[in-house]
Amino acid sequence: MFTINALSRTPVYEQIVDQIEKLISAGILKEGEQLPSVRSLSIQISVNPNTIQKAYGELDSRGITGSVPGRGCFVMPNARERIKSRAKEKLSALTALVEELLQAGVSREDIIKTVDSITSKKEESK
Amino acid sequence: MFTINALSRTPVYEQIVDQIEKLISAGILKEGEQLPSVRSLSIQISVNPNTIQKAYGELDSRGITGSVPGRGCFVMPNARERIKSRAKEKLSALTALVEELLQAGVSREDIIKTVDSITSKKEESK
DNA sequence: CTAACTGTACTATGTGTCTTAGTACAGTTA
DNA sequence: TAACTGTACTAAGACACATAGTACAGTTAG
Repeated sequence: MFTINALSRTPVYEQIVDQIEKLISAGILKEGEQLPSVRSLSIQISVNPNTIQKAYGELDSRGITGSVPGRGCFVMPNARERIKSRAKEKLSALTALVEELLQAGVSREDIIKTVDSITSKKEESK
Repeated sequence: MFTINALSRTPVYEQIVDQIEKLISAGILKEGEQLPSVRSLSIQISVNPNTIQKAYGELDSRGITGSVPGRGCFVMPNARERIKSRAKEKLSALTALVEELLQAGVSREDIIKTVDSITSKKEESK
């Protein structure tokens, strides 16, 4: 269920945060549902419990999940909406990347062609 | 001429590499031209000479520049083409980012609109 | 030739982040 | 009561990044 790349430059706890957000966005983890416990998940993916705790803490602070001592960590009711609005802010990253490609001499055609091919691909699976 | 963000997660030497590549792509640093010396640039942007050396070494290994002991570091004749082909490989990063946004629930319209607005803006300054 | 420059190669040190390890405490629940 | 839950610590190690200082060899202008 989780894939951790220990060699990546992005920290493990951040990889966990990203993947949980994706699971929620995809509807695999439903709102209100309980996440694996800190300890069980740490064993499952061979990572220290502290690292999981850090990931859950980050999700909590984003309002994606809510942790209750003694009970567990649960997906918040409006989690998907929060993730979506966070992602919308990431459109600036898209802007930066496209500008970088343009400045490096990549043609508009190549860029637009790439974006179109993905967005249309996703259209089919609708 | 150089702007270093010491707080960024991307290493200083990498920021230098990026900015030099941009200067070359933009035609400000021309092919065959000599870059500032390791020591002078280190003073100019208040960074350790070793950090500059690491940046120049990276550029050398990419074939963007060529360093000659005793003479200096020079922009290679085919530098712009090398940068462009490297950037083309980065189209996969664009793919990944767009897919991430889609999965997070951002609409195709928002994505395409963002890309179009940038590419058309650059069209004007042609 | 000399002096001042060039890149390069080291060692040593400090720092910050990430991760692991271990322990402990309080709340929840079957 | 026992086994679970999240949480909060301290301590230690690993690693990349950056700084500091020194040294060497090649180049070049005077």
